[in-house]
Amino acid sequence: MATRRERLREQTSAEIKATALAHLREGGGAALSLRAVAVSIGMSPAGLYRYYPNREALITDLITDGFAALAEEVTRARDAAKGDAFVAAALAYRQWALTHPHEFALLYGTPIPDYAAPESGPTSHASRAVGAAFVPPIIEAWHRGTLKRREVDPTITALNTFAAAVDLPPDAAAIAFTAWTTIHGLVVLETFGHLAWLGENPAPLAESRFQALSEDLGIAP
Amino acid sequence: MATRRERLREQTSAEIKATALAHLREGGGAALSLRAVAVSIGMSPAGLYRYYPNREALITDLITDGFAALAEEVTRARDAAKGDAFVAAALAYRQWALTHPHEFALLYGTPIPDYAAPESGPTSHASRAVGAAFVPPIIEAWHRGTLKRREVDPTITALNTFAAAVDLPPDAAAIAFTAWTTIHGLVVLETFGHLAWLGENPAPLAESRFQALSEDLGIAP
DNA sequence: GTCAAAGTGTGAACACTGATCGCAGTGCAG
DNA sequence: CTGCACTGCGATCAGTGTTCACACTTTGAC
Repeated sequence: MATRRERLREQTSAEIKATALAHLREGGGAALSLRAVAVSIGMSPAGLYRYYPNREALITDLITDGFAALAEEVTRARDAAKGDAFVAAALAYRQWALTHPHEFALLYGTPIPDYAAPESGPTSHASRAVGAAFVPPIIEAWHRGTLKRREVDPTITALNTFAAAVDLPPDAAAIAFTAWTTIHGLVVLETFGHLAWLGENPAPLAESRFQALSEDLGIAP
Repeated sequence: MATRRERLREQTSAEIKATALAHLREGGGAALSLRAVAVSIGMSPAGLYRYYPNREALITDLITDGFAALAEEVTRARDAAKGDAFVAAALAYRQWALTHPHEFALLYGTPIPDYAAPESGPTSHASRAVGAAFVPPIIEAWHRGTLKRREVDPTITALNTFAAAVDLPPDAAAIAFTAWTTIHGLVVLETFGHLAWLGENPAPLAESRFQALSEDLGIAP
């Protein structure tokens, strides 16, 4: 069973992460200061290093949690959808990004140079869960036979790897890949402000594009 | 005519920017230090402030140049294409991102919080030039009548704004918008390392997706 | 119960960063 | 030639991540 010390450590660890998340939401990743977090929880800056070896480790932890939260949100919306589950998932993805811009930036913004999350580590796993959340409606469409498949080159190893991961034949996986990159492209441009010049109300444009995407690819039921 | 002082100032200014760009290419935006730039050109750190009011101004300058360079590269490839100019442009976009990852991250990565480039300023202008570089092949396809247009809601103001900017009717503009976001989505995911798990050779996948996109949207000649 | 070991927190310090300010020189225009 | 704007510099400030020696507390074995 957990000793008293282990419980306290767990608790302090959680408090650090929660406080860091609060600071992140307020000022963004670049403004996330270990010292500020330390004083927020009434600790000396050096004390944090008993829990995280460095700033990067703390941020990596936040990233992992962020991927998990995003994946959960998308999955929830997809499963609760009354109409097109794929469109519902895409809208949830967009919504989460817009309501959590700083977290989204941590997940999909400028990467840390020379840093690669360890393959099959929790961060990589959580990251793939996001993409995977979009796949089930595509599998359904595949079974339904509505998917607008087109012949693909069987020698494209990257596509075959992707196909194996999402459990689809390559030609259907290609559609899933396009769907995912298209959604992400629109959302990342909007979230990072590159569509601001289109005016105050970009939501209908995003919605209509998701809808058209679903229909064009033959995902829509 | 330019006085001696003006010439010197221009020259120093250019040297600062060039050195900053070199540092950016090496270590990324986060590692771009004013002091390091200063010592590289044999100047005191404080001296830089005679040329740029702060670090952000210098970075903004680099961003503007980056957008211009990217737009030029895409335009060049598009105009030199023998086959599908749209695919050629998309490939050039991807190639520039992969060969200039830190500059690309500055352009399309995590934005500076609360910072918005002044509308109709040089940065915004250069940014739109990138998207605009993809439009001509779509206009051609529109004239050719191959574009796979689908009815769009005429009340979507954001789409109408976009349509006016690219000089296309809304239903054709919608295709241009989707094309642009799809390309960007794939490239940003790949450049920022989110497709690393697909293996060493993602190029054929990207190429095949661009090709399929061009054909599916009816852009390909 | 004793006691050494392991774990936890602290204050001081280091090497950085961006930024400011007053003080020197220097080129330029009147 | 003189006054002024411009240019550059050293010193300095506040803030950052990180390290380290030191105290204190909890733990587990004897």
